Amino acid sequence: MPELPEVEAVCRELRRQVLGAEIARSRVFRRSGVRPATPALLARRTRGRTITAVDRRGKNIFLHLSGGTVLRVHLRMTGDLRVVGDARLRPAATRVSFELNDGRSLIFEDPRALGVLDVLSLPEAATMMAALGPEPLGEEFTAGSFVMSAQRSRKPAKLFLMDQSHVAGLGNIYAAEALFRARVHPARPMNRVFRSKLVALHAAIVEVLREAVEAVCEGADDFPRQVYGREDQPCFRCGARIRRMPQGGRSTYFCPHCQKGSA
DNA sequence: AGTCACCTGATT
DNA sequence: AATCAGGTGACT
Repeated sequence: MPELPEVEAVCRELRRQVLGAEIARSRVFRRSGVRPATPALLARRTRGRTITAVDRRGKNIFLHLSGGTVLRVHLRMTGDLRVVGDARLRPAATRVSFELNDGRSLIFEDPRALGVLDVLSLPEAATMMAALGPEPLGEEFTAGSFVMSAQRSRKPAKLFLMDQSHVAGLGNIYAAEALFRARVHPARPMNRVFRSKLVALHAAIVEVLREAVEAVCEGADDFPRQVYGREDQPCFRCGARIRRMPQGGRSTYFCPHCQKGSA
């Protein structure tokens, strides 16, 4: 489920729940995507450590542990990271669990098993963060910097937005929604989008993510979408049929009337 | 720059 | 049975 807003909601909940808690024991139920690769090594690097901070960068969750290590989790498509009151309440799709010293458990759940959990040193965490583009809801993400990076890329607009090195945190849904709001065609090469459109797109990204973070963190289950998942339904703005087209092996939804100029 | 592989479950 | 899924890295 998670793009930036959903990951942000997970982080806020974790901050409420696990700051200051100590990891007493870890258990690995599915090893793929987990590092260190052996349960014994994972245990060695986490046991007895306290969770001192919860950070989000793009769609990555960083749990800072005492002693200078970082537990990093990427939920990918179907992951979730949450606390259960008791180890016996662990869901069937649990991949890794961390029992806390107060009896609760921190659960990394992921039925599709595409998610990633690893233990990093501080320098490794820093390297990983440095590879990501600016936080769209942070100060560094200015219209100017966005326009500059956009003009250096010939990528189709939607693929550009989903490339985490340009902006961190957009996925298939919010990329499509931002493009619709700014009326940019998803296939338009990024360096051929007019500057005024790029400025509008920058604003649309910030706006759609702000709204979604607020909605998702309030517990609203689904954020109202204008295009995503609405193939063949009428555009809310002009009434034209929303279309779906493949891009980079996945579905892009857009309004062919509002978002013109594919080439 | 485009396609595929990683996995499993829900839906048609 | 086939297709689709809100992600990403590793291939050609």
